[in-house]
Amino acid sequence: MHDNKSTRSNMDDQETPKFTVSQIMLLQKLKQSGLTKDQIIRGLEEIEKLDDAGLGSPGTSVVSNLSGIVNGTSPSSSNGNAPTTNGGAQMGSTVNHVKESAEYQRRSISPQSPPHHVKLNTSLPHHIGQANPLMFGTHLQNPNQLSLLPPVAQWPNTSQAVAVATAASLLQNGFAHGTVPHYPALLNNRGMLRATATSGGNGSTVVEIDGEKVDISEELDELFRRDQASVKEDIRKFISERHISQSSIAKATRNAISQSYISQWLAQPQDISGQKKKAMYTWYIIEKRKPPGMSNGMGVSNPVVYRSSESDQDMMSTLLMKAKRGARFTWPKECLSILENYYNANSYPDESKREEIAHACNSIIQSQKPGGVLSDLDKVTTVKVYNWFANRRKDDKRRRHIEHIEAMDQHQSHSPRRSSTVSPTPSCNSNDSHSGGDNTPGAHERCPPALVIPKKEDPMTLALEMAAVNHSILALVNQHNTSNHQHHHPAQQPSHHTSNSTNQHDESRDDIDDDEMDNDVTFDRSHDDQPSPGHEAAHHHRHHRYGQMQAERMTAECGSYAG
Amino acid sequence: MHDNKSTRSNMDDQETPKFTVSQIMLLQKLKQSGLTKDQIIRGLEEIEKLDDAGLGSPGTSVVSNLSGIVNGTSPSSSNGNAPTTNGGAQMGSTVNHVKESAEYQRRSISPQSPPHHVKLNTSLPHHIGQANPLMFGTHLQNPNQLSLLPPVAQWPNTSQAVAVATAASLLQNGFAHGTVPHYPALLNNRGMLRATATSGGNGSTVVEIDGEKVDISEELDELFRRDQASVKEDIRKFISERHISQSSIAKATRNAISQSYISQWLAQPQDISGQKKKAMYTWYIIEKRKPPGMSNGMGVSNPVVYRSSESDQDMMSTLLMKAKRGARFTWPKECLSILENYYNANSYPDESKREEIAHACNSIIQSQKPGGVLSDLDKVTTVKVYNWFANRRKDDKRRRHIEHIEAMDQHQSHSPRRSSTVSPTPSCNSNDSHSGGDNTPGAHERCPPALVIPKKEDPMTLALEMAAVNHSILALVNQHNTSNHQHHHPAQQPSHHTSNSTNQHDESRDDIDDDEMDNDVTFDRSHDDQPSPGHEAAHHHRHHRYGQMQAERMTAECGSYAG
DNA sequence: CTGTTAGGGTTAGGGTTAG
DNA sequence: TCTAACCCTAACCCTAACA
Repeated sequence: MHDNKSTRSNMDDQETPKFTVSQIMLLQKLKQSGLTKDQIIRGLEEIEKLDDAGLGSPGTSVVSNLSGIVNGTSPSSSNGNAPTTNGGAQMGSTVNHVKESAEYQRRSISPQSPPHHVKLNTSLPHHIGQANPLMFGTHLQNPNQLSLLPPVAQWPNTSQAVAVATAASLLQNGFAHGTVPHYPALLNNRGMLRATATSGGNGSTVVEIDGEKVDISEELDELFRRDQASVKEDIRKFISERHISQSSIAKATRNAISQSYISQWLAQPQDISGQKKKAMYTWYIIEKRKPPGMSNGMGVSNPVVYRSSESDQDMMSTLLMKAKRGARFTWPKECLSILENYYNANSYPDESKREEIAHACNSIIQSQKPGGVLSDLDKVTTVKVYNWFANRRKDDKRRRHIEHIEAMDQHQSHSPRRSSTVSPTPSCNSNDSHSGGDNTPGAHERCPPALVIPKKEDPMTLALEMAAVNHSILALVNQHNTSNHQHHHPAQQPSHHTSNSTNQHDESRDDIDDDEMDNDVTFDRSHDDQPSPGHEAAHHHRHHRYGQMQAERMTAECGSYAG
Repeated sequence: MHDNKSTRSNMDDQETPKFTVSQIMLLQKLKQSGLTKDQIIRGLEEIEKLDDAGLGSPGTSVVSNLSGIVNGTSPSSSNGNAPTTNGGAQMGSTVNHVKESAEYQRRSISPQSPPHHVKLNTSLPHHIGQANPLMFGTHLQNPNQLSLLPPVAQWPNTSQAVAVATAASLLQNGFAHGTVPHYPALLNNRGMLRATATSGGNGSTVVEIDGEKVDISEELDELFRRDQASVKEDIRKFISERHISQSSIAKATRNAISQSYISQWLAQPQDISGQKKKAMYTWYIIEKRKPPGMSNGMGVSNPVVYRSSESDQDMMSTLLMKAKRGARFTWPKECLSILENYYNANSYPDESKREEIAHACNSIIQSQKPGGVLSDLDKVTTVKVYNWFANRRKDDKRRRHIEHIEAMDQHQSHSPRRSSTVSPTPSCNSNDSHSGGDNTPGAHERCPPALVIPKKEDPMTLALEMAAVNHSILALVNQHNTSNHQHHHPAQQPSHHTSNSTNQHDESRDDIDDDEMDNDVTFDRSHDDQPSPGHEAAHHHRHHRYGQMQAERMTAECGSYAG
């Protein structure tokens, strides 16, 4: 029900409806999950049944009425979107979030957000996508664009908005080369929306080849529909036959995919994020059309857009990355000491060394564990060892950094007292930032930090805060000196290209499953605003270095009030 | 392989096949994307067609042949555990964690259970594995003993009870697991009875450490005699240095002092009642006697990472102190339902989704609260939403664990399906419901029912798992089980019930992953394993780099088909 | 030019602290 | 007691540098 209706009509006529890339991916996944068509169908029926019935959104009667209503509907409860609330509101007008939305927008866009990373230039209103957004159009920045959209829908708007926005961003970023101003770029997923013009949903992907604009959406979809591995193989062959270099591809796609990534992708069985994949496929399609002879031409010349919006990608990409969920391995203490020892000796063990380490750990574990069999989860592998070292190095660096900053901050240092008994922690080495490459100290030099950190005793607050500060923050700090913008890493060297290239995708991903697409963007970190409670207790600021989210909070706290 | 075959047959018969959560989500998403059943079907056909045709992908191809459908199917399924990869299998280990189970969906907001918990014996050996000793016996088996105890006691009682209970349990079973249950229970005041709360009270206080009875009265007096603030400071340091968690202390004292209280006491300058203080001091004295190495407070707590330390004191204490959080936010009920709904649909909302949720919540709150302005404390932010989801997932997992354990424990007692117990459950789609218990089988992964689960879990594994369980859980567990405490699960009964045994933790989750499969299931952790290092030496692994490693993982997963 | 990988980013599982 | 909010860190993503 719901919306498809309209869509449906178009589609039904056709033999094969047009699917958006996202939809295709979903289908593939379903199939891969082992379901048969019949099962899937049944499942759909079930869902419909449930949807119709109830939805359940409980309590909150407040808004919940979306039930019928709006087209939206849909997602209905079951789905996830919380239905509740919003849907109805919107249409029903019940609640007016105008104000909020405005606010919302502000937030999302990036108000004050600290500029840390350069990466995203775009800050678009991301997330728009969801189905029920309470927010709808509001975020669009360019009203005019909105006008282009079919009034009809709200939702649609949403997605449409995304598309537009995306395009805009592309332009803005410079990518677009004039191409396609408004074509929404890819995605649009949620087809739901109705499709609007495109019916099938995906926005069309148009590229410019030799001056002509060509819609390659179908081909793109086709590739997405196929077995990804085989597509990859085809591409691999294509590249090989035409002697196209990876770097030229990277260049052609305007670095939507880096050469190294291409190399990895081709070599490994793994899949890549939707965004990159799309860029790759787009490139492939275009290139394939060219006469073999000229091919290779890619060099820079093609202005194609490749870089798509991020919007849809994220969805897909997102899907991909999820592999992290699941039970987590934990290093046994015994192993940690082993690791520490090795680390002290050399923080960059090579594969053989890693195997040695892994073996050592397994032996110990085994010996302690009578039962024998190490489960897969517990078994120490070289990969785990590798990860440990990598994380350890980062941690060290972070720590060093923090100290450094603290030191800076409060000049007043007082005598060093640092090293504690226990940990061997190497921190020291290069005292300064930069780490770079040199550390490989063979013999590890552990230096006692002379510099040290006063910490704690003084007004703790400062120290504390810093302590927790995370890289990003650090970046901020640094940046603060200079202008702002660019430079995230402190020391890094400036690569010229970086700038624009940098961003790119920003990221994003994140999303998790599902859902709809949404977004992209960046995440900028502006999100949250955090409230800051302040209050009595005072400041509690936490410091986190961890995820961005948390980081955000911090900034917010620190930034504003904190006090 | 595996996979649905059998299941399928059943399913077909049934009206609705059983789906894994992921599958359900995929279906929902598809629907949400606006596709109709027919369209979906068509899409599937298309895909199949394409796959069949095109496939060819050589080596790397990832299974594309799903066409065959049925069996072949899912990659995921294949991986079910496939890890194997290394031919190794030898050990026979193979653990199959098949996880997943659609069932976990239900969750309850918080059943608040009535008074039934018997908290007493709750503690489970966390961390078992290591040599760590401190686990007390936990479940009392004999009711009679319980009967001896005064119901909730006051101090004296409490401790008394504790002592008895502990002792009893120790004697009685001492949790085997190889280790010895030695930790004496801490407070065992024999004479204590009268210790009364008074200050330094002490009758002779005798505790049992490693089987020996020791009178610590003097030490206790000494502590009471000293400046309380300094004692507190010492304890604080002690705890910090040894990385002992407050909760473990609470557990050790058998809740003579709750974790929360400890937290407060340590943080605030205020003093506490004699009873609690005594319990605390007693604990301290005993613990202090132990060699630093062992104890470690109790398992679980962190593995003491040596490294971090840096200045233990500084940092640690600092960190500890700083915590001070401000006033605490509480989720309004209305919001909880919204959250639940979203959660059911997707337990891993991305930033945009979180914003949406936050926004929805704020709207509701706002609407209910005429007053207007949400204070910052009350305002729902994405961070709060994020935290809620994170906590929620954990809670779910915990809950699932418990159930699992229970199921295991009492093999038969009743069929597993019951599970739920609580939860008002928001319904959701559960298709499940029916049947059974085992619904688990999501389609694919679940292998042939017949074969049951190989699983194997040795006690250790289990133990480890258990370890993860949090204290709260323990309480729950107890409540139910009275029966035996054994937890080994090794045995699974072959009966058709497989279900229960099967999954362990399922995990499952929704993610949808990408292609890789994973998903649901699977993921199992098996991935990693793999190395096959078999021979250490030789080989040419030159350097494997991360990528390669990853590749390995993949292969492992894909294993089968890959190649 | 390509394969590798160090390192910058993140996400999310398992615990802990504190209102 | 319950649980919001954190911390810690394993495992992954991606790209710039390298070799």
